[in-house]
Amino acid sequence: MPELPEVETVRRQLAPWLTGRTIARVELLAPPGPKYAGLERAAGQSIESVKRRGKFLLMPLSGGDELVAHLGMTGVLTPGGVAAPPKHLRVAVDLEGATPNRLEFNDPRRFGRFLVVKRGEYGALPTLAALGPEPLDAEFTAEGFHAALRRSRVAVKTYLLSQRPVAGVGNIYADEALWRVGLHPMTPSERVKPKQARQLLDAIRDVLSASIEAQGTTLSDYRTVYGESGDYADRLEVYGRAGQACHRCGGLLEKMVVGQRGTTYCPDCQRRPRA
DNA sequence: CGCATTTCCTGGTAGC
DNA sequence: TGCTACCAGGAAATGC
Repeated sequence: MPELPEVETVRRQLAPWLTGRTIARVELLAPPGPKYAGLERAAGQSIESVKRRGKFLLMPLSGGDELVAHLGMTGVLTPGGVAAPPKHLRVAVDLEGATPNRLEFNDPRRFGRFLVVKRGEYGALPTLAALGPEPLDAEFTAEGFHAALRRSRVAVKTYLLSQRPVAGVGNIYADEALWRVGLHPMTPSERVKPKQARQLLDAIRDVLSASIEAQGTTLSDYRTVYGESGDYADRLEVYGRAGQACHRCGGLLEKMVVGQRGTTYCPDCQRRPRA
């Protein structure tokens, strides 16, 4: 499922194609709703850049608006016209000028979003409005991360998934990072020590960076703009490996539910802190 | 405001 | 083969 590395991979591929292009029209094929708001305003505006914040793709438009895309669980952005329209085509953006001149948003489960807002006005996107710092931003310090983690009593994994202490970490990379530093997913966020926060931020950075290099993790739906799979799935240490051996201690990895989300961890390497 | 719970949605799969 | 039941989960909505 698309998390920061997958979205960054898509951004890097979209940017050279879409930057400077003018939108001729936008076609909404999904049932209208807040997930696809404002699309009629995009026509006539040009795309100034293709940015990313956490798992959100942000495309400032020349007329003062902003195109915001979130891939959700199953969203895929590809050039249209090169193949038959995908089965679950939700939005198509026609561009002026040379081919490829059509961006298609395919999203079987419709958990994704593709909408136009006034630039920087994220009232309809509360998670984006309250998004934590970019984990790969050098100005984001371990001290700042620790201070953020101290603001909540919920399980540290749940708090990471909220996108508030740090942007872009989803279910896969949360499990991977917590395993790397030996933190139990149910550890209350406020109880994470300064040293552990530093180690956790380092682990998040290492895992995300390595996955970006591999063009992300493809388990089922995720593909790059050009249809490639991401290669990081082969390097996952815990996600999807419940019942298999921990690569550090040799014990069996277990699956549990934390904050309504499937969570794989090593009961030996990730000890639950005593209450 | 914080936090827990429910909702959205379809493809894949287990079980019969 | 064909049916039902259930699972996966990011973010928003809802309910304290």
